[in-house]
Amino acid sequence: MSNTVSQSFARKVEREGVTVAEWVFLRALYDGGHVAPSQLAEGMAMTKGAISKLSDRLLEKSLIERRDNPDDKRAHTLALNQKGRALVPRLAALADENDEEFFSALTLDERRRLAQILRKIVNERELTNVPLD
Amino acid sequence: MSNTVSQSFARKVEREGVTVAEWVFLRALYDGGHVAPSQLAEGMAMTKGAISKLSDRLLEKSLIERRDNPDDKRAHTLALNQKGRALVPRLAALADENDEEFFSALTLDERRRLAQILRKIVNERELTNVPLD
DNA sequence: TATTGTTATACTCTATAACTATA
DNA sequence: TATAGTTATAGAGTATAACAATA
Repeated sequence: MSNTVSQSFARKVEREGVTVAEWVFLRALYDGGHVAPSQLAEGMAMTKGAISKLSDRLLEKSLIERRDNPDDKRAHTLALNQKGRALVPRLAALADENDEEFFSALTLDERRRLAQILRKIVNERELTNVPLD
Repeated sequence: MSNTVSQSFARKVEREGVTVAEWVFLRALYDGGHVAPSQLAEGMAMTKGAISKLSDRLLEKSLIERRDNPDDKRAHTLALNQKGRALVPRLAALADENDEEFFSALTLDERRRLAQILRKIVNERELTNVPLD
């Protein structure tokens, strides 16, 4: 089922010219302001190489901008540009629309219960899976 | 969350030398006996090309066998061989193990409720999404 | 030396479309 | 012509590992 939901979402964001992975990336920047690639890699649980490739594509699509770090010439930060900042809410709306498409079958009570159950699993995970650092 | 669950499963089946896509393929054959690639494509909602590539890999791994159709020289069927038939239950056990790892946080009642809620969404979908044929 | 990022390489997943052999 | 499968091509997603520049 989750595959169906996410494929449906993929088709929707594709119409806005981005992939799901790119959406996740943009979403992370929307919260973060100027963020170093290494931070993104950690936050998104991906390798530096993967982040590098993704950011290349988003730079090409003119959705993000990079800024050099004057204190450390190896480093730089990434942030949404105007176009990217404008896009994120549109993509978020598509996410809501997609959720609605599937979860509208449920009553409010069922939705609440579902969220509660899933949250319980996530919480349990966080306790069990002690970070490896 | 579903990504986490499925990545965890991916790591498990990888230890048995197969990918998740291959597991799905093998699972489909476990039910089906000798099946034509075109049937698999339809059943798994994939293109013929994708099925062809996957079956190539599974043939190389000696998990399935193909049999020519004497009545139609274009056609053939695919089936699990002995090794493949032996593997499927092991993979199914890994799937159970994986589920347990995540859903053991829930009480029996919560699991039942979760299943019920998800089933409701799926049922609704089946009504909404009339097949395109 | 250690760290930040990039690049090279590789593999899976999957699609589309052209193609071959047969029907 | 139509159908069953294969193959060619392509792009996303992601990893590992080697590398360059800088600290």
